[in-house]
Amino acid sequence: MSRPGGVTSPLTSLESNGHAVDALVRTLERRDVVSQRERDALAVAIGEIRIHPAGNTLIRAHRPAEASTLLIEGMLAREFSSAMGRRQIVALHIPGDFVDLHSLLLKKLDHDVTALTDVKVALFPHAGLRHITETEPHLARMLWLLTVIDAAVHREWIARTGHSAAVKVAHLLCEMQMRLAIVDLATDQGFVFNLTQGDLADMAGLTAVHVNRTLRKLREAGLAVVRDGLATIPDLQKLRDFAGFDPTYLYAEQSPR
Amino acid sequence: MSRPGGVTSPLTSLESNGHAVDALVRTLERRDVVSQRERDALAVAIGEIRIHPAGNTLIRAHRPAEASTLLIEGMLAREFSSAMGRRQIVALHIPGDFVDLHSLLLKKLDHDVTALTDVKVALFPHAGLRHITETEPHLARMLWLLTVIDAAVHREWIARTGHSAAVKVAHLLCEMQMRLAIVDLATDQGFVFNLTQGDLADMAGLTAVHVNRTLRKLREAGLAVVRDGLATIPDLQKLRDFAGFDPTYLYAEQSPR
DNA sequence: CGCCTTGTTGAAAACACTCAACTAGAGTGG
DNA sequence: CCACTCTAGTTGAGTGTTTTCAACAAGGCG
Repeated sequence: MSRPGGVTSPLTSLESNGHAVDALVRTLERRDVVSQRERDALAVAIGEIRIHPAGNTLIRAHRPAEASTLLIEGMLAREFSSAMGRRQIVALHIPGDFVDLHSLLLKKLDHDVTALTDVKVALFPHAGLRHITETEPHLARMLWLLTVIDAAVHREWIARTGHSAAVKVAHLLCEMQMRLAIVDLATDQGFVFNLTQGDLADMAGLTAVHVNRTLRKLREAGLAVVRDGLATIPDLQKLRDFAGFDPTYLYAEQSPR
Repeated sequence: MSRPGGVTSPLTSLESNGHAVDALVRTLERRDVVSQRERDALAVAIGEIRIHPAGNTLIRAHRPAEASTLLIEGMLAREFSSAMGRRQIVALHIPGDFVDLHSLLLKKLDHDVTALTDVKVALFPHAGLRHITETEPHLARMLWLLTVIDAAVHREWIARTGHSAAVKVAHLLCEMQMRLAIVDLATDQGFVFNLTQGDLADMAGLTAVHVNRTLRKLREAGLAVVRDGLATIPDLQKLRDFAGFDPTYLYAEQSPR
């Protein structure tokens, strides 16, 4: 199944930790003002940095969790591996996402977290995060906000359920483009896309075969081209119109920079 | 569309407010210890009590929100009314649920909140809730926890997507039974169920016609009987097995009482 | 080179939807 | 009291979408 566990970085200096929270800070700044003091508080709270290969399961459901995971590089998924049969991906995460911040409150997760590509993550021990919630009320509110935006994305995934396969896939591409753009990993023309059609299928609730056919349709309609680890979008507005995509739910209101 | 707005209760004594938070306290107590002081803090934070008839839209998307809504009686739904066509319900709420606690952080919602039955709600002005987050750290953490459990329920709804209509509906019934049982509104044998098959369809992402056929199948299989405002469950474990229902995600670990 | 994963395509089957008709009950107004 | 209307539920038949099963091509990697 999953390959042996990740590699722990030998360096954990404050400087390298500061770099590690860059994407997170970028994510936060699109929603609120982040002070230098808060930035430092986050950097200090990092326990260790880890690297995992694609396919690795970082966190297993029902096990006690003692740290929360910030994704620095790569993509990972939260998924239910239903006893018999197909996996269902319930969330996709990109750099800057606090993948399992909710484990701070829930103690253990109800789902697995697996790497869809090679990933680099920072672990935040719960003790340090709890200290932040007690001493940095504004930062604590921002962390709460992150879990609430997470839920907003969940709701959008539920709403996607009701639409046709083409709209589902198109909407997913729109969401990825928008979220990646927030952390400077996408332009209006596209983004690096290293997931398999099988991954896409497990996110959209379709079969890999049907995702393949659907991508062809989107390509032929000039809406999006997903090929060779790259998603190319000829006309973003056209794709958004087709998908009925409204980025409001990501609550990224502040202009970047 | 929706009938004119709700009725404001003339009485807003601390005593009646204390009664209003009963279901919420019951919900919290299944997850943590609630002190009398915290109970009072909640009761004091109530702005007003309102009653709305079924079909009423309590909160509209994209409007500034200045209070959060606690559901006391009845059921309401959070839904996306997609521009053209069918509505998609993304969350169902029962007494004791803090319906839009997340609006405290998001300022405005991305979805509507509508009454599926006649409902009674308590409004918590954001100013009071913010005061709680600053002065009652433990209670603040419990409120955060509520939004995080909300997200866990969202994830389960996403996971349901991948299954057949019969499993979807059965799973939804299991979830309702479990959540209602937490606030003493259900037994292992069933619960009061005043929603229409159309409501059920919009929750499960099916058509009303297909829900009808699916309910017949569940009835004929001896799994559940939904009729005349009542959901009857001959064998809860059998239904849960069929639906693949695992109540872990509701994080209701403390025994009641 | 063989093996594995990923992507691709075809044909048939399963599933859910649409359209349509009809029943039953609640509420309304004459 | 009865017609009328509305909503909710029920069922049938035909249609459309998605899945399943199957086969094969292309590329990476041992």
